[in-house]
Amino acid sequence: MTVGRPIEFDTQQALEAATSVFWQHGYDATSLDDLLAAMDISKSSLYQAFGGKSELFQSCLENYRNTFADKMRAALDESPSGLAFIEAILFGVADGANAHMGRAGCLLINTASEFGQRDARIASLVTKSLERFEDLFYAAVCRAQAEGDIPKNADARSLALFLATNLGGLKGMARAGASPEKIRTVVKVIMNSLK
Amino acid sequence: MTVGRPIEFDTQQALEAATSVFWQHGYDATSLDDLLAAMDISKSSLYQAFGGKSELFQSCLENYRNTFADKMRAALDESPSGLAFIEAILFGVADGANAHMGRAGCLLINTASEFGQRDARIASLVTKSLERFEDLFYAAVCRAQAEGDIPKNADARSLALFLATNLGGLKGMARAGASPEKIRTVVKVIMNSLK
DNA sequence: CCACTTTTGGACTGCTTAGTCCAGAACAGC
DNA sequence: GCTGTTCTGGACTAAGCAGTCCAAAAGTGG
Repeated sequence: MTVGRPIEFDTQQALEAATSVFWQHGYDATSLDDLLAAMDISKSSLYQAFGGKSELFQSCLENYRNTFADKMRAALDESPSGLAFIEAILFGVADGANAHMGRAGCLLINTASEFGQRDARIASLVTKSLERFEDLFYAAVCRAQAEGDIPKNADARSLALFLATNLGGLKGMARAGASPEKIRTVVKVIMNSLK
Repeated sequence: MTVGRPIEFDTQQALEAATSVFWQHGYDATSLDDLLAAMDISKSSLYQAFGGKSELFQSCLENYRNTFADKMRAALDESPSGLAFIEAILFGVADGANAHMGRAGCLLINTASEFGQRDARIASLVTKSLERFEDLFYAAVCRAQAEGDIPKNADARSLALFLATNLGGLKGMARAGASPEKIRTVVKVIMNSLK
């Protein structure tokens, strides 16, 4: 049983608010004040609960990865076919390209771009997280092959890597300001190349 | 005839040094001191010759775009075939993925990722520059179609956009730490999808 | 060798930043 | 309602930042 004054904020909620800010502005361009305003907590609480700016950022990355990976895994399970799942993910980038968050690109890829190899821990976290997405694509490709939508002689690993690359490329384009229509055009080419 | 003390540094050379620093660290993470050290000039000279940090950055972007676009245009002209050119560009990412600069990704895409829509002028500069690369791919695709390496019923514009997206995706992967081998795997899939 | 123009180095300013610290507020258990 | 523990707000610190400014240096033209 805990004794003392109880916490006045929801940790998970604060984490998501922080994630959103980092997502939109990147790490360096986000000041502590920005974070505090979005999270609606005081400086002391932030340091008490999350450690500091960089620790908070790492937590955000992990939270983002877990949330996203879970969502996608669930989407794959519920999808009528492997190919439909892939298509939905890719078209999803186009649909989001005008909305608020769609423009933000992929937090993991943005981070890779911003940090490069500046911080080893961040770099390996990003690499491993991206691999998780690749694995998801791999599962989807295998399923599509079993369902007869993708030729069985194609190498599933290569295709998964290819799809992951394209997801990154599409998100980058969206962030650079490409229209949903432009993105949809590319998605069609990608889907066509899978047959 | 100019009168007064002559400039002691080469403007173009200084610009390239600055570009290199921005390229590796991004805009925010690059301090004026970093720039001064790399350019080997004094603060006054920088402000006198380039205006300031953000103006210098814009000049670097333009310089990068022009240099790169020229190089690629020349490479296309000298290439034995349109398809060979495309392949060379894409494999070039893999070859550079271990070298110093290869890891830096594409300055334009990095910038798009870092700035988003924070600065309208930068954003439009990036968008227009990326279009130039797309046009180059378009020319290459058309040539490849004329040479019989790419089916003529394919839409050249769509393919060019697709290739530009993939170039961005590959550079992003390289920056995220992917091995040259991994990148080469993806390039093979891309090239295969053009047939 | 003098007058004039332009560059250069470095001190300086004002601002923003991440992070620390402490006095007081808020609650649980007894 | 008292005690002990934990949270909270805001003042504070020290460092780093972009950008300014001026005196001295380094040339050119006559």
